[in-house]
Amino acid sequence: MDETAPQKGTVTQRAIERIKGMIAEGRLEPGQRLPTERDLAAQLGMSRSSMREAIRALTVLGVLEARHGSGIYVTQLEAGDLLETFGVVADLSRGPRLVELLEVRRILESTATALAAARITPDQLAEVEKHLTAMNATDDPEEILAHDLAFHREIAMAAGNDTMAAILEGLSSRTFRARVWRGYQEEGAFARTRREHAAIHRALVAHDPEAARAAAAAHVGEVEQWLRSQLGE
Amino acid sequence: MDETAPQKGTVTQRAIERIKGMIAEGRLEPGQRLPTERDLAAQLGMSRSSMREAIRALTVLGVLEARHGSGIYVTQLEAGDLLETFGVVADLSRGPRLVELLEVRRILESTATALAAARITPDQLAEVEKHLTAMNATDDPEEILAHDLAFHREIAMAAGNDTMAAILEGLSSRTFRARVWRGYQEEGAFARTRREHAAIHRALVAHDPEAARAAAAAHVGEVEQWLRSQLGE
DNA sequence: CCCCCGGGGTGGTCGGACCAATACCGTCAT
DNA sequence: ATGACGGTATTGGTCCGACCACCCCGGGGG
Repeated sequence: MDETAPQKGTVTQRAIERIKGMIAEGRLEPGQRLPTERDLAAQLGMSRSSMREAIRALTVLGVLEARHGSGIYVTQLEAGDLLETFGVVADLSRGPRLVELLEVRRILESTATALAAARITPDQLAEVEKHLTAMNATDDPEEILAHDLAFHREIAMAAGNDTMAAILEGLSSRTFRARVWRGYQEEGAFARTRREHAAIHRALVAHDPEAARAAAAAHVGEVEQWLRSQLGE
Repeated sequence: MDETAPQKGTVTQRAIERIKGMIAEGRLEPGQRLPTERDLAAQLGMSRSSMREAIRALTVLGVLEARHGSGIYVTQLEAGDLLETFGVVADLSRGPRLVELLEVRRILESTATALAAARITPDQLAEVEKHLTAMNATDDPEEILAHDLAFHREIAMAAGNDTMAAILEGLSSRTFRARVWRGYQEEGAFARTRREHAAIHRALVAHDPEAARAAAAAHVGEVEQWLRSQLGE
């Protein structure tokens, strides 16, 4: 008699798929407000508890955004919103998978840097230089790390591909970098890092994509090789 | 008096961070079973409802796995587990972001194919050929798409980087490909696709990384350019 | 010794209640 | 007429208790 119930999986899982489907079909636009939790639960014939779990899951995925006292909204569905969870991957990966992640980062970062060399504007270049000099002007590891991240972020932005920039952002999450670098920079890698950053900067100034690609690949590759050797022990 | 409560964010959000932290610190190993929902809620001083939302969120992220009647377990935390959510990004992206996703895929896929050309084993090559011939032997779009996906998946596997393979898997999610290809292959792109696949295969057989990279980049680039032109209208 | 089945434990769902933050709207002073 | 103020309805956040569905394990019967 009933026609709508394939009954696959849990009720909450179904709710997640339904909401995702509504967004994919365009029935829910980015930024749009959803019905209240109570109404949504009633519409899909489930309890508010189950619906809340579905909403929470989609919130963590960066698809929805819940504003206390106001309502539930679809995010702008931009690269940054959806790829924020990528940082979780980096944070929870260990051992050989860290090397794999760095390999992916090397591939993307080198290409992004090459693209940036071709497209970067004077304003963007100034921003990059700001973080480069700030990074070289201090000895506080915390501050260095912050400017290091910003340095690469600005470059990724200049490449003109927000999705790629968001992925790289996740691959360079704060805890991830801090974890890897803790041991790395104990081996006096500071000077080498500065040289590599300077090389990347030179290539950007010269608008030389191939030089930029090589410099970025070497930069990430250094860390990658060091980590690889650490695993061998 | 109280020392542990920074009170940041919602209770559920705190629970998510706590559990993530326990895994990151190694206090929870992959595959290990967690305390029951009721116990966890009691330990962190919150209601079972809030704890359930946290668990559900981590389940969707591929960090935890709930087995009805048995318990909650940490997943193996392998690339496939954690990057499954990447498919959501592909499914919900539209317009210019689709082009960006294809650009990322082109970069990764070309590199993966180049690596595969250098490393692929006879067994893996046979598997690739199986899907290649099967893809050319039918006219059913559904079947073609399935073998197309498997063709690229086998190649990504042969590249030896599970993380990269998992990302590419997400970027080629079924609904994503189906959506893009719907219009694309109406323009008689079947023959061209077959030629491109054949070129990739030849490069793999010859163990020629550079040829493989070029062939894969051209293959994805074709679709990318078509999609770019579609957006212009 | 093996098979079956029953009970206890566990996740899944439900309904209701209350709290906290927000938004809306009518009131009042300017 | 207009803007600041405050109260109230709305809405997400949390908690509680109950029951169901499923899995696992162990005891009893073959």
